[in-house]
Amino acid sequence: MARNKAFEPEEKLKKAKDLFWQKGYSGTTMQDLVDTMGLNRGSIYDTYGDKHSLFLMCLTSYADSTLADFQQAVTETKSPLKAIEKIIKRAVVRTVAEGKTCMGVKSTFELASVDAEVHTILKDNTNGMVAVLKELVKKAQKAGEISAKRDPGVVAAFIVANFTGFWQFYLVYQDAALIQQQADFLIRSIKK
Amino acid sequence: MARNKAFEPEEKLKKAKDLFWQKGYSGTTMQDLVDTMGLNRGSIYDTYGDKHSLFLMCLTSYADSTLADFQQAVTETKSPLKAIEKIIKRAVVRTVAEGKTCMGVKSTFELASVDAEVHTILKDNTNGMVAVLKELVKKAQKAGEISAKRDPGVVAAFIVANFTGFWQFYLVYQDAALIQQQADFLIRSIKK
DNA sequence: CCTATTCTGGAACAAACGTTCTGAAATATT
DNA sequence: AATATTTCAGAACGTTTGTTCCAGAATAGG
Repeated sequence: MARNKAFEPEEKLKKAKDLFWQKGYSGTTMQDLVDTMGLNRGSIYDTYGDKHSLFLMCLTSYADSTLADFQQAVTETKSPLKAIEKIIKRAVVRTVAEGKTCMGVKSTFELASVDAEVHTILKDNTNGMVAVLKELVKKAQKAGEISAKRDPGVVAAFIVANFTGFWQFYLVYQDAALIQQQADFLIRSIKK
Repeated sequence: MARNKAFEPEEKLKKAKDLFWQKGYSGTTMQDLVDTMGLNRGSIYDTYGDKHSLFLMCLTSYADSTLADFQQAVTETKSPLKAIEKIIKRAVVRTVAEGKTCMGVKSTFELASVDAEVHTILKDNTNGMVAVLKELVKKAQKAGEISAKRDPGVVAAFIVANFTGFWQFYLVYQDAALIQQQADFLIRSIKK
């Protein structure tokens, strides 16, 4: 009947995601997307809708992959405390290795208070990360690896909140060693 | 010789600051500023220069006042640990009471990686906040209020970094009690 | 009073923005 | 071969952006 799509929508979406990730939502123009995705204007609108819905797709994709990363750390590691430490370690690596600041955090500060759809995606994502860590904390407490005096939910939220601090400080100081010190301090804090 | 300025430049700057604070740099338009400052276009350009330099003035003003707030907490309180707790408490109040997210943090995520002047202001400001806390931690350690095993600089940075987590979580959950729990956990963490 | 300066509202500008449309080339299916 | 659909390059759209400019009203000092 008709010609097939000549491009991989998911592959192009990844390029769009990287661009939004780097430049933010309002910092990214439609022309940037046309250039970076290597796609025609019309093809973008036909395939993904307008700029805003394209961004939502990118943010959702990002959120899903980071959450999957969390969950993978759980299945990879037997000791719940080690799994927590692995998640923290990965946050450090992501902070200092990738040149870009966590897209979720950036989007939170740029859009969460003015864009309801973005807010929902970010809230769900944060819920997911906290839930994974909460389960790990509970298990670590049962295993005697973490003091049972702490509320698992508070500990979990505390860890996730600290990642945001990592990114802010790395943006300001660009000092990998500093982030590592913060992470060490964080791990020490949750054990007691 | 000539007519005097009919407005208070500082008072109008405060209005501009509040607007940038709420909507971010690129989210604020020149028309918004004209409307909110209650000033003529030309008067704004004559008095403050273009949008970017006006923003720098606002950000500097904000940074100075927050740092002064930190220093005031020091002079108000005798016990260094109590001063630290007061600073943390104020961060919680500012997070949940004011409807707006810390302008410094917002600007960090929006601009720090692409605007060298903004980056400098924010770095100086962060340096200042960390320095105040570092001195307090040192004194608290001498007074036996905080374990002497910790590096004062790391503890100070850890505290400031956690404030960013407060703001992120409040943006996502709008839950004052949650922020209070995080703050309590933070205070507990630095004592040991 | 006169003159210089600053205020005001609003027009004007070029550039950039997101979005839509056109028209031709390409390609799968019938 | 014919047809339907997609891709593409690019023109075109109406807004909105930051910025400049202008004419007139207002007010300080000489």
